[in-house]
Amino acid sequence: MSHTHESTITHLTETEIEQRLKQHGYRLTGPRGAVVEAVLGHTRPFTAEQLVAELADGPEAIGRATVYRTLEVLASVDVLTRIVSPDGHPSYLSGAPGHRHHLLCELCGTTVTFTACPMTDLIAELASDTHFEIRDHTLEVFGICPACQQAGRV
Amino acid sequence: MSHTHESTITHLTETEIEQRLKQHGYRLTGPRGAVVEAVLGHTRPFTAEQLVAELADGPEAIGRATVYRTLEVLASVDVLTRIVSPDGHPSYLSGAPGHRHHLLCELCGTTVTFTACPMTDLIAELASDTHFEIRDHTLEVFGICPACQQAGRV
DNA sequence: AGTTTATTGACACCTGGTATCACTAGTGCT
DNA sequence: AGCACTAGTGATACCAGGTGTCAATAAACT
Ligand SMILES: [Mn+2]
Ligand SMILES: [Mn+2]
Ligand SMILES: [Zn+2]
Ligand SMILES: [Zn+2]
Repeated sequence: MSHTHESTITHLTETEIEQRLKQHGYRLTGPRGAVVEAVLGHTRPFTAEQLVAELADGPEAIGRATVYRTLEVLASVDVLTRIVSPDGHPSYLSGAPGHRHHLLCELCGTTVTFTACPMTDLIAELASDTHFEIRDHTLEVFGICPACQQAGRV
Repeated sequence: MSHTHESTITHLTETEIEQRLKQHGYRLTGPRGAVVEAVLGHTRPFTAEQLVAELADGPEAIGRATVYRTLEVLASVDVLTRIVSPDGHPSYLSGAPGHRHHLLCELCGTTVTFTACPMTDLIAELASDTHFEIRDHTLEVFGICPACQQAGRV
């Protein structure tokens, strides 16, 4: 496998995440813990509404607003990445802090994360050509994973 | 300016667009024409709701559903590009058919379109490494244009 | 002109998300 | 342990953006 990508994700434990929240001045509450636990239960991208549904069933009955707020907090503390797909629907991916890009299977959600940003050269070139001050970029790749190809799900 | 990008956009006239619609089996209706005219009035990205508002005022009073439907049709016929920004809000850009990427000013919406896709190499590499069948990708770049920098709007 | 069929738009509906605000519960201090 | 302070919670109402329905309309074809 080349240097431009990797699928290993930093697997944070619940307590590590809660440490990190505390370090950023956030309190350690019951509902927050429940959301973190639910988030860790996902290895594939999930939507906010999915999490809302899961947690509405659970024993603690976490409210809608809390789920959305907590996702925002977790993203701001870099234990969660928010990916907006081309159709405009955002989903979340746990355990991926920092600047990353992804290759996602359109059928099963399997995700390959790549850490090396292939955009650095292009960005430098664009900046010097257009005199824009470049601040941000989006780059996500979509396709069908080997397993889904095999299964004839293609 | 290098070969990787360009700001020239194919400027289609109203009649050319309507020809194109007809070629794809769409009828040439009054409301459709009004939407096309309104779209051509924009050189910068605009939202669907903006267009709905503009056309609600106009003499023809085009309905909400029609505007959305027509945007979809125009995008499918490649006279319009739909861009989803990182916050998930879609906007439309006229006169940009085909596979393109954009550099957008976050303040004034000035857009530089680049036609050469910088992703082709990366995609080939990703495909051979991961055995994904790669189908699609998003790539948009955001920043501040020279004019906005000058104006101290930064 | 008449027939066919795509298109229209009013309307109701929906999903995903936010603002409000009285209440609850962590946290730090003593 | 008790208290004060403030962050966090969640019910509720609300909102934006967008979609489905369906009877009425108007292109297109003959
Ligand atoms: Mn990057
Ligand atoms: Mn491309
Ligand atoms: Zn798959
Ligand atoms: Zn600008």
